[in-house]
Amino acid sequence: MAKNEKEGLRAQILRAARKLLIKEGVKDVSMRKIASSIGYTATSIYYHFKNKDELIHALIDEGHERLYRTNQAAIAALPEDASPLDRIDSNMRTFVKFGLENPEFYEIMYMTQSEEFAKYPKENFRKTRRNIDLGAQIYSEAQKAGLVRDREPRLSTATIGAMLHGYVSWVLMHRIDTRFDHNKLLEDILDVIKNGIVVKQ
Amino acid sequence: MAKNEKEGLRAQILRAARKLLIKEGVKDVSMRKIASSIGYTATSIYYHFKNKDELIHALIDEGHERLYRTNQAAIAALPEDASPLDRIDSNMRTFVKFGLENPEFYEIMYMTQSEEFAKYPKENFRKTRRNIDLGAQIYSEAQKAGLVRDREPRLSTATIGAMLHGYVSWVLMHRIDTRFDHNKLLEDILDVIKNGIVVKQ
Amino acid sequence: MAKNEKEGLRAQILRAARKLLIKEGVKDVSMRKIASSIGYTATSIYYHFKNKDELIHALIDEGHERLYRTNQAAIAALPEDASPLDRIDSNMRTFVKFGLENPEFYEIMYMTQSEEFAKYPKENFRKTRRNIDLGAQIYSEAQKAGLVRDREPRLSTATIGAMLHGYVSWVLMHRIDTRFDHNKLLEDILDVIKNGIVVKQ
Amino acid sequence: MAKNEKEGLRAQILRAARKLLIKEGVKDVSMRKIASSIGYTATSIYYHFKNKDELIHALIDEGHERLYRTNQAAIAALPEDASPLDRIDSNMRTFVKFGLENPEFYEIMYMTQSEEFAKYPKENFRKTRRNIDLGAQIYSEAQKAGLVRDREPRLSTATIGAMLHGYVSWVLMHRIDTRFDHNKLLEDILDVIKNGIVVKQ
DNA sequence: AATGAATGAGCATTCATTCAT
DNA sequence: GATGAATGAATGCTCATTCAT
Repeated sequence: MAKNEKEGLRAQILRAARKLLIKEGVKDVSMRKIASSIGYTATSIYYHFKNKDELIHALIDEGHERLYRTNQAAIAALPEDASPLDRIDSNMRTFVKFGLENPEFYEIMYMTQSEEFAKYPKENFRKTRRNIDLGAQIYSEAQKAGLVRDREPRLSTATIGAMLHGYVSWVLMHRIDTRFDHNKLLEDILDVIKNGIVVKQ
Repeated sequence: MAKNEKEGLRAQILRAARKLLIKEGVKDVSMRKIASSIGYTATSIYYHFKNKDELIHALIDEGHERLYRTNQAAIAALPEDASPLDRIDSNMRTFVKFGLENPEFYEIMYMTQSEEFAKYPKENFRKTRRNIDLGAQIYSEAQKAGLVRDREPRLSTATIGAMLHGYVSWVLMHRIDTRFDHNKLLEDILDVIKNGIVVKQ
Repeated sequence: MAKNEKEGLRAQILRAARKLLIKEGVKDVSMRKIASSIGYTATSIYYHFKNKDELIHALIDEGHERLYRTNQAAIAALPEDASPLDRIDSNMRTFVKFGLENPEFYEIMYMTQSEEFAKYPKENFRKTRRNIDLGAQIYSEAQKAGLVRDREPRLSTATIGAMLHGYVSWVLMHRIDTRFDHNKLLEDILDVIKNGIVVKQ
Repeated sequence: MAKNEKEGLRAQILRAARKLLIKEGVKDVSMRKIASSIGYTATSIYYHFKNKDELIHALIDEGHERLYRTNQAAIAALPEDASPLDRIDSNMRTFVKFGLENPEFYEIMYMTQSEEFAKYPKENFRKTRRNIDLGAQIYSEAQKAGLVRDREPRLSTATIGAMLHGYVSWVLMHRIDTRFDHNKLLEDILDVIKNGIVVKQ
């Protein structure tokens, strides 16, 4: 790939890293590969990022940022009269869609050992939490409307998140039994979740 | 560790690999480390396994075998009068427990990119399926008893499996927000699943 | 460290280099480290020094200058009636003290391979020689007073310098056997030297 | 250089490392340079030595071993009626000669920061001490014969060693003023030392 | 007077694997 | 059945230096 004159090198590096992240795991993305894929030396990366960790973290941050915006946009796009349950549905589907369409982000955001992240200040996790908070807020509203069972909103969001993550990660890892249609499975999962949280009459 | 005279080297290698798998990820387990931890040369592993992939696959197979036996034992241990729902509950908890207690197996069974797996004949996945089949059978019985909603048993098992996997993998990766108690979250998940699958009265 | 507005950058660089030289060896002091420790870019050093060699040489020069002044001051501080032997003693102790208290200067002045120095004109060694000359002058006076044996003053100074250097360099490199007290060893050395140069009665 | 078929690779590596040590400092000798100078890959070295430190240490050990043997041989070569003072003289000259003729050994034995060595068990320093002990023993005999002043033999050996080291290291670093003849300086040093330790009549 | 951007060479180390024995 | 010896490729990272601005 030739050098892109218009784009700053920092942005190019991030883009290249993302692209490589799809094909190879975090472990297999190397500074050299990233650099050479955009026609630069590995050393140049170190001018823009302190080290590999920082580069990956910049990507994680970007991922959470994008997911947040995507979530917001999806909810804003709902019709005025959408019920809180619709919003929950939208939020769930957005999360799944985001994961499947941005595997490179999803992997580093949710499928990577966080031990290495421990070194980073908690402040870095703010963006991560914003997404949980958004989910909790939506759940909270559905709760107030008497539509879903009375549970701690944040915990409930974590529960739903974990469940969806199981699906997304297995799809991304091609670990779903070939006999199952991915979409059918997803609908089944969403169905179970919704049935599991709504107030039974 | 000294050489174990009684145990075949093949078995020793698998044991050592497993032990290392707990501490380090799949990527970080090397032939050298495995071999030297049991007092042998890396080369000697190649006498027993074609390459690293084959070694890992032998472990995956063993993992599925163990999970299957554990599942069976758990169900057998249930009281005579246990309801089909109890069996479903037992099956779910056994899966989670197995994952948390055998992270080394769980990681390679369910948390590893399957690109390399592609090379292996589908026949290798037989053991994987046996566990799904067991779940499907149990679900099927609950269905016949009119206790759970009418859904394709195998798909339903996949759904439940994916949901539980989301929890297990996040716990293993320390990705659960520190504000949540792991057990509380698990109970919430099991609760949602059960509520989601049972027949509404 | 914030930029010091009052001090010229050249001086700041030298100060920073010195400071780093204490902790790390010559080899481990890098342009980047020097520059970043005073809040500048590595590149900016090149405006003030042709290259790393020149920077180190400027420091060496400064070191010799300082040692010379310290020597002069020490002798000037001696009482009027001090004997030539007292001056020799003062000169020796000053040299040792200077080395132990200014390891960063001492290392580059006396403990560094001079291959790189070869490129520099002999003229650069003038300051080095001034210190030898001072020693020779003092020895000469003691000789005229019939206190020390008749030897070429400059050679004698070199002899004494080499001997003291052995001690200083070993102390700085932590190469003195832990069973020996540094001061006891120094006094023993000074004692042998003095006994070795004085005229026997 | 072609591969030497007769010699074990381990020995070849040590020889090559030594050779490079002369031209470049410890810091500048790299595994790559060593390996490629004998026609092997850097990796091969790691088969024979755990890491660079261990390689350097093997060399240090060898150096001390050689110095010890050289010292013994030199003393054994003295005539039957040699006086203890002759033995001291032999010991001193042997040390200096060894240093000048084996700069690669001398550098790592006596001219290198010992911080990195700290990690190594004290047992590794046995060979270092053997040489000090030999010197102390010789001094002790001279003392019993009433030829040298009454001082702690080991401390005295350290004193003499430090003094000679000053000379050797400066010669090796080309730090001796070009106006001095190296041999003349050495004789002057030996003269001062001998005059400084003998019993004055 | 100083920076931003980039490079090429280098380093110690680790890895999976091979081959002859 | 297992080892000794060796390799080629790769990794994250640091360094002195250059050049245009």
